[in-house]
Amino acid sequence: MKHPALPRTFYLNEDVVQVASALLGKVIVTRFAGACTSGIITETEAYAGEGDGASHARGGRRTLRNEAMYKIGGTAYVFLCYGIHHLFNVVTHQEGIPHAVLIRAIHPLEGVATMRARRAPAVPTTGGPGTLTTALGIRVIHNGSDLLDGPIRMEDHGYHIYKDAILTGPRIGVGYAGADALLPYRFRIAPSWPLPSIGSGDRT
DNA sequence: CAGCAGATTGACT
DNA sequence: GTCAATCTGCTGC
Repeated sequence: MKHPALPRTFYLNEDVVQVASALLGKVIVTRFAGACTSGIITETEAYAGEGDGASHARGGRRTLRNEAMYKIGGTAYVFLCYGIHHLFNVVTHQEGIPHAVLIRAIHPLEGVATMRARRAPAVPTTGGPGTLTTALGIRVIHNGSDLLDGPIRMEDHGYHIYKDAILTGPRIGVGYAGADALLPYRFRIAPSWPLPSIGSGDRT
């Protein structure tokens, strides 16, 4: 491949909040049955393990559903939300520590036509975490897969987002988490940041 | 075992 | 703004 996959060390960082902001500008690529789709990560949220009231692993909860969160950094955690939407997370930290970063939005790069065919919105700039997985073809069967050498890859295409262009704020939809719902664990690229125009495909 | 809430979305009043 | 869709896991009877 033309672009390098993010190395294991990137995911082993013990500060999941730092990883969440570092993922902005990185590229997620999926290849299923010949179809390839990719996009620049533009919004993320950090879920800081057992002590985080908003995490599925709060209080050390460990079930069949969130088992992947306890795997080694660099593993995919895909779960069904509200019984309908597949949400994609990047597991971080070492095995046994359930830290993860939710990918909330991407900016389409490659395979826009495929994304539309998968029933993505007219403009696949993905409105939220549930629609981006549909556009990329990510489903729960990808839960637990390896992000370094699996159907879902995370790459560095050299996009560097200036710190001033990274907006921080509280996470979405986690009001049940009490005080933890106010933590500044959500990161997104400022709307004014110049991203490649959709459809300008950058690779073969 | 029944009921309900949840890291959401899109259609409808 | 309100509400249905629909699966997992927790709580309470």
